[in-house]
Amino acid sequence: MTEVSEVAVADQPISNSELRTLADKVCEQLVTAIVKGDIPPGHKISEPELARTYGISRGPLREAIRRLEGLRLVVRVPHVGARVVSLNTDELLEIYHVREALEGMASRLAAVKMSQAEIDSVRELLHEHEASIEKIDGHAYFQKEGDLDFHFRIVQGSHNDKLMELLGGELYHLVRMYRYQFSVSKSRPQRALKEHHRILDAIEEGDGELAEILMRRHISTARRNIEVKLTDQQKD
Amino acid sequence: MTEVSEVAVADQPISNSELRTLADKVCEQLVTAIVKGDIPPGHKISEPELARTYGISRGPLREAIRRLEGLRLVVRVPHVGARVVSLNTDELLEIYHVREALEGMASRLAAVKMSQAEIDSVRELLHEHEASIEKIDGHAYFQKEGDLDFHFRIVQGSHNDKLMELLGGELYHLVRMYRYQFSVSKSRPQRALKEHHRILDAIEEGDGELAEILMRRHISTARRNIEVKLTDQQKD
DNA sequence: ACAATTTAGATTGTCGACAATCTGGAAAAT
DNA sequence: ATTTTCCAGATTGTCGACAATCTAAATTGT
Repeated sequence: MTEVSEVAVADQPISNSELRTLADKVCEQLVTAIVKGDIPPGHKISEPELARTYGISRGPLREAIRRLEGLRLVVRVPHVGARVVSLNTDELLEIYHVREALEGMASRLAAVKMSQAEIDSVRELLHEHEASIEKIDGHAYFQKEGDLDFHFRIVQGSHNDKLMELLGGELYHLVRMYRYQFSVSKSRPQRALKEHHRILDAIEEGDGELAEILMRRHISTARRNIEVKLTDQQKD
Repeated sequence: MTEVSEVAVADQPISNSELRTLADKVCEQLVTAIVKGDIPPGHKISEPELARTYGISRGPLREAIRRLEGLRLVVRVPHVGARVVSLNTDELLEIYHVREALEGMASRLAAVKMSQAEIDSVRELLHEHEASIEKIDGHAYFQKEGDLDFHFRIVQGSHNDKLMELLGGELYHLVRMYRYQFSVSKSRPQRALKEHHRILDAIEEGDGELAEILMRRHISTARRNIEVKLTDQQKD
């Protein structure tokens, strides 16, 4: 008789978050460890060592490493092993070219596909960003991840799964990694925020062509900022 | 005595093509099997069965399957297994949007980065295409793969590794797969060839903006062709 | 006859051990 | 002293077996 109540609760799978495979959990931990720099770039990924660290066998660990390779966070050489990618600046600039193309297209599609509710939600996100920028005035530490939040919302708004896979899967991780490693926060947060609003305006008006142009210009500007910072560093 | 000749040859790693890991070789075989339809879409990928088929253990096979997942050729569900992706048309159209953005950018970059030697080589490729089109007059069966050859040459010309990874790694395989499954050859090969020449012209003149516009229009046209063919099929 | 439950079979996930290969340092030769 | 060769140690690739989980047929109850 008591079983009735059990059944009532049990129809959602018991503790879904823990019901993943070992490789899944370890992979997730490794991603954050690599992105945040706990495992530094160029560092050797030793299978026996990590297996001991996480208390699992080499089987699932190898699968996790293979998944990291898919995310372009490690590079593997047969019979030699895997190393954390060392992000050279050329590759970062390449990624910004790809982002310009992909997110430009995402903005164009979002102008057609995004619902008013989605648009309102993103607008709210921007207001939160505005508040936090005023509070800490320019430093905008939080924006490190917040900026990518906006960009990914637009990508989601395109309702194009392939765009989401590509940008969310193997591009944003590398950008996040770079930002943590070099501890760069957005250079001109007020300006960037205004550009975010303009892009969203164009999307709300259904002007896909303008939305694409603005997004491309926005990312292109960010890329050139990085380029000049790098050339300045070379002078030192 | 006969052994001497063996040593003489052996200083370059013995049959380099066979000196890869088992997972590599099996993965490659599976890719072509899936792309060409020998393993049909939606088909279950059974680990024990394939392990027997290829005469290897489940270890390397699992790695190969994981790599196929990275190429988006199979979808894996934990504790259930992997299935070959069933390409629905919506996803194909999504891919064409991504190609339009990515290859447009590639063309823009190629206009700056491509050497004259590279350009000449691609021009030669186009002349080969022209000859084969005249020979079989319209059917252009061979173009199935030849068209993608041209496109990938341009992507290589961008000298942007990320673009090459993305397009060569997980986008073109799916396009090839679709073309084999539905046995579609290019709808208007003469027209397409002329557009290819125009794109290469713009690149040769260093006009990146025009090259991007032409490439985007070229791919966008192909996408709309697919769309109308699909709506025609729905009428049946 | 139909629905829910149970159970048997197969499949995937995980583990530990062995073989093939690479890396770095020691020893030997020039 | 420098370069080459070789070897020891460690690491990756591969294998077979066991445990956890899913699938589907058989069974039971209404």
